[in-house]
Amino acid sequence: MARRNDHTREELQSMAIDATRSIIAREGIEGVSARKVAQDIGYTVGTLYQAFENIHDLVLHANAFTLSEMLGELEMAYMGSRDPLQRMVRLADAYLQFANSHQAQWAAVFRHSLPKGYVVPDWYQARIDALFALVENGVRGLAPKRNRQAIQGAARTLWSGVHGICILHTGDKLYSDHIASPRSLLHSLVKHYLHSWASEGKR
Amino acid sequence: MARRNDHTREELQSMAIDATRSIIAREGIEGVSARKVAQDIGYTVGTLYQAFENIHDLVLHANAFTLSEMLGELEMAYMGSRDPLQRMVRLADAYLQFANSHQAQWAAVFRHSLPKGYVVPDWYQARIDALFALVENGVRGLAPKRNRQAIQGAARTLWSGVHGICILHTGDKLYSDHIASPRSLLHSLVKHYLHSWASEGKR
DNA sequence: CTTGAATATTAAACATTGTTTAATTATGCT
DNA sequence: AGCATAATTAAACAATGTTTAATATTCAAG
Repeated sequence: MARRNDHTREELQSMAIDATRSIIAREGIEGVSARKVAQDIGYTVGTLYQAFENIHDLVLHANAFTLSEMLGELEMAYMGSRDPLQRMVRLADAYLQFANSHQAQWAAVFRHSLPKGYVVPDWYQARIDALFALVENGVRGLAPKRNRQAIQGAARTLWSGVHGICILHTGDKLYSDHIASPRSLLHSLVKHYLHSWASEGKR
Repeated sequence: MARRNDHTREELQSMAIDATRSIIAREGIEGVSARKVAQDIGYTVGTLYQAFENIHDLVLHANAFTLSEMLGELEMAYMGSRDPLQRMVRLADAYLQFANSHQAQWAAVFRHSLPKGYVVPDWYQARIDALFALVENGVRGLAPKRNRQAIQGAARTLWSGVHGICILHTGDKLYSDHIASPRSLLHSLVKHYLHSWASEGKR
């Protein structure tokens, strides 16, 4: 085998993912192109296509990295409090915080659309599952007695809402900064939803 | 002026928008291309670029059409009930219903991203405003006494949540059909959030 | 009714995309 | 040392958005 710069296939992948992440941070996901990434790591497109199936594969790897980063911060936030409700508020805050401080990366994760027929790989889906599991655990802490189905439902409902607020905010489609900060919207959602949902279980 | 087929500039625009909508419905927004649209209406790209600034302008027009359609159905749903809470539930249902029955069009509206620096035109923003106004009115019906700021906040919070559920659902990222239907998630969100929010105002 | 100016329309070009191909170059093994 | 293997590249392909110069058509003036 002929390696020009003593770069393992794994090293190459890692370099490419790093370069992709840089481009995303700098120019957004629209700025990513195979040639640009290749040039940034000192190779040619052909080499890139030896390390990745296609451009979606590459972007998916970059996005998985972002998801892992985010998951880390969410876990920190989760651990930071023992009070169940406070924990959820912190979790939501951390989500918004991450979306805010990594706007381009975060947008890349949720705006990148796969061509139809392209199945999300397991190693990627696993990250999303871990995220939802965290939320589920948090919700369970609020109502330990309720069955799994109810908890999963509430977790998905709540987190879809949190996600929606962050999406509309980072996309500037919420444009309500003069009315209320996105953070206060988040708090409103989490507190009111969980308050009513948890009390329903106790009647 | 030389017209080949007696088509006004306005007619041309209308034809192009129709063609774009068809392509979106058939192949999704990724399937839209200037040449394809031009061919569908029997003209060349050059002519298309005489009628529209660029491809984003064209897509924006197609999406505005979708928004108007949706607004129409939401207004129908809104009128369909006098009970304030029931009205909000119907509104949310109609939103999900529309997203479901016009998946490609709906996705096109919310997945289409403008190049940075591109300002959303007024006639487009007006549609989104009208949508939010409808929700705001609905929320106001639930707590007429509360000030404008509180109502706007609740409306944005709630609708961001509704939107989040619809996004994750149509993007198949919710994958909880076996746990709970997206409709039940919606109901859970609307009822619990509004229940707690409205009661807060009465204490 | 003809001629000229204005403009709608097209064909062709450009740069940039993702992806594939054949050719080249470097490596490790026999 | 030389051969097989595999990494790397250069070049090509088709398709994208957009612009250009050329062509064709219409309208208005003479």
